[in-house]
Amino acid sequence: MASETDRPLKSPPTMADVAELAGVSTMTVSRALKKGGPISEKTRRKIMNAVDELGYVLDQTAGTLSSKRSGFVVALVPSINSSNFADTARGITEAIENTGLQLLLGYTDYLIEKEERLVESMLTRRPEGIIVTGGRHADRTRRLLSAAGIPVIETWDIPDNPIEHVVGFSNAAATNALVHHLYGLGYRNIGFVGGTSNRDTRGADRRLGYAQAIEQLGLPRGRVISFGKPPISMEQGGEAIAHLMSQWPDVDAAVCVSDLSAFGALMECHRRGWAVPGRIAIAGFGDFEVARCSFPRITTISVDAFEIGRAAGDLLLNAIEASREGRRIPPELMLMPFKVIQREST
Amino acid sequence: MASETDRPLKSPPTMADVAELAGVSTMTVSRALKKGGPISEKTRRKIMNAVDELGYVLDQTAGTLSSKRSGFVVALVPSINSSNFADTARGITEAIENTGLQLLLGYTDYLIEKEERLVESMLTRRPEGIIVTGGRHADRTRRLLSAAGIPVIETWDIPDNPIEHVVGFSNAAATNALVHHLYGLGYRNIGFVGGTSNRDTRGADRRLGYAQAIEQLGLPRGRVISFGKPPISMEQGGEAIAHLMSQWPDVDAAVCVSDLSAFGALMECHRRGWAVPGRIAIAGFGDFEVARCSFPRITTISVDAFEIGRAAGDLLLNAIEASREGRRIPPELMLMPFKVIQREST
DNA sequence: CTGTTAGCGCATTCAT
DNA sequence: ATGAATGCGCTAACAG
Repeated sequence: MASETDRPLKSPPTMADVAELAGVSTMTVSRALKKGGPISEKTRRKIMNAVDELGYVLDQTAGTLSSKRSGFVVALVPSINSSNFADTARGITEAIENTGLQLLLGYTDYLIEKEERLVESMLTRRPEGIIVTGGRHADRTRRLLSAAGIPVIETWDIPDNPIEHVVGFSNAAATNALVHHLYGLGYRNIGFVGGTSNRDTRGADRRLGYAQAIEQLGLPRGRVISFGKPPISMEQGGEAIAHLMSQWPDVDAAVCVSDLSAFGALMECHRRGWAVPGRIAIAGFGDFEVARCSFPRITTISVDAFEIGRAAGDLLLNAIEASREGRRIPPELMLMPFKVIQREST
Repeated sequence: MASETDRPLKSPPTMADVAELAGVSTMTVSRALKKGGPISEKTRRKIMNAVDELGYVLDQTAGTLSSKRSGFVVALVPSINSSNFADTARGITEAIENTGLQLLLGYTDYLIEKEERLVESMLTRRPEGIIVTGGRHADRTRRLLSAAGIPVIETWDIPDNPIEHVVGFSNAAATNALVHHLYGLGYRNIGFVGGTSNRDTRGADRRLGYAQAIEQLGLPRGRVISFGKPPISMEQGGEAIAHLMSQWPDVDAAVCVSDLSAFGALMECHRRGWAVPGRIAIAGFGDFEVARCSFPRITTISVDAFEIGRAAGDLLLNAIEASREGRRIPPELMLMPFKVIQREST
C-alpha cells in the first residue's frame, strides 16, 4: 500500500478511465452511477469494481455544465454564531438532505452591502434557488436575484414588497405582543434594550413594535437604551441594563432585543443584587437555550428558527422541482407563528 | 421596467452574448472580468457596459472545468449550533475571504459515517483543499481524502496518525491541566460530567485526561456521570450535576465536558440552593460567552476556536497555492495553545 | 493588447 | 440495455 505522504498531484481519474477499465462506454458508466439507471446488474457490478479500483469520484462540475443543473442551493444568513440563524441553517440542511442538493451557506454579517457581494459571487455557481434573511436588500441585490431566474425566498421577516416567496413573521407584531403581555402582568415602566445602528432590520422592527405598544397603552415613552452594534452580545446586554436603570430608575421591566442580551442583563442584575423579577422584570426574544436554562428562566418570544429553515427549504424544493419542469409556482407567503413564553423572569 | 413577477425562465446570458454586444471575442471578455487582466481601459469599459446591460454573471462552473480550479474549499464540522465550531467556521471564512475561494461547509453531526458520506459528496465538487474536525475517520474517508490529491487539514485534535496537516491541541492534556488546577485550589473529590457514547471523540479525550489526572494525583476515582448523547446540552448538564451529587454527595468539584453543560449545571445548583463554589465548584471547557457572563462566571479551558479556524484556513491557503504551482508543502503540525481560566465558580 | 483553436468531463439526444 | 456524436460555457495556450 502506498504511503499517505506520496499523495498524487496529478488530476483524479475521469469517467473515461473507469469506462476503459470496465470495458464499456462513458455513457454506461454515467448511467451506472445514478441510481435507477437502465443498467444490467452485471455491467453495473463491473463498473463499480472499476470505480473502487481507481478511487473514482464523479465530477459534478462537468455534470452541471452539460445537464444545466448545478445541484446547489444557497442560503444567506446574518451570522452563524447566533444559534438563531444556525438553527435556520440546520432546518434548511435537513429539508434538502437526500435530495442531491448541496447547500452553499454565506454570512452577511448583518450588512446589506456584504449581502450584495455574496449574492453576486454565489450566482456565479448557478444555484437552483436561494434563501435570504430579511426583507431589506440593496437595489442591485434585488435586480440580480430577479434576473437570475431562480426561486427566491425571504425569511425572518414580512417584507412590504417581497421579491418572490416569503417564510417569516412580523418582528414588530411579536414584540408588540410581548409588551402587551408585560402590561397585563402589571408592569407600567417598560424599557427597551437593543443595538445602536439600523444594520439589524429585525432589531429595528422589534424596537418599532415596542414603541407602538407603548403608544397604544399610553405608557411613558423614551426608555430605550441603544448599545453596541448588532448583534448585541451578552456582555453588552449587561452594560445596557445598568445604563437603563441608572437613567430611568423607575423602570420595572426591560424588553431586550434578543435572549442573548436579556441573559447578559439578567446576570448583571444578579451581580448588582437587583432581584429579578422583583426589582426589575426581564424579557428577551428568540427562546434560545440559554433563556430556558438560566436562573430565573427568561420570558421570551418563541419563534421556531429551525422550522423557518425547514419550511423555507421545503418551499424551495417545490419551487425548484417546478422550475426543472419548466413551471413556476405562485409566490407564497408563509406566516410562521410566534408566541410569548411566560417564565420566571417577569 | 419589467415587473418582478415575470421573471425569466430562460437560461441566463453567456459570455458569448456579452462578447457580441461589446463587439469583442469571448476571450477578451474573460480577461476583462478578472482583475489585472491585460485589457485596454476602453474595451474594458465597453465590456462592463455590456455586462451591466445584460445582467451577466460569470459562470464559474464552466470556468472550473477548463481551468481545473474549482475555487472551492470544504470544511467539515460536527455541528454548527455549538458556538465552538461556528467560531472555527468563521475563522476559516475570514482566512479565505478575498482570495476568490468559496467555503463549502458540512455538518457531520458527530458521526464518522456521516463524515464519510459528506467527504464523498463534497469531493464531487472538486474542492482545492479540505479541513476536517478531529482525527478519527472511517477508513474509506481516509482513502478518499488521500486519493483526492488535495491538501487535508485535521483540526481540534492531535491525531496519532495524521492524514496530512494538523491544527489542534490535546483535549486530554487540557482537561488534565484543569484537574490539576482544581487540585491546586484544594479540591479533592472531583467529578466529571460528559456525554454517553463515544461519538464525540474530543469529549472522550477530555474524560481520558480527567481520568489520568485523577490517577496521577491519587484522588478517588469513578466519579463520572455520563448523560445524554453528545453534544451534551445545558439542560443535560443540569440533570447530570443532580445525579452526580446524589450519587457521590462528597463531591466538591465538577469538571464538565463543555461550558454548555457547565452552565446548565451551574443554573441547576442555583435552583437547588447549592452554593457555587461554596458547596460545589464547577468548571467547563471552551470559554464560551455564556461562561464569561454567567453568575458566577465559570472557570474553564480557553481554546481559541476562531484562531483554530483562522490558522487552518491560512495553512490551507499556503498548501493550495503550492499545489497550484505543482509544489507540495511538508505536513505541518500546529499546536494551538490552551489555558485554564480561573473564575468565580471554583 | 486581442483573437483563434482546442478541450476540460460529463449528460443529452438520438441511434442501435 | 448500450453506444456515438455533440455541446454545455468557459479558459489555456498559442499566435499575431
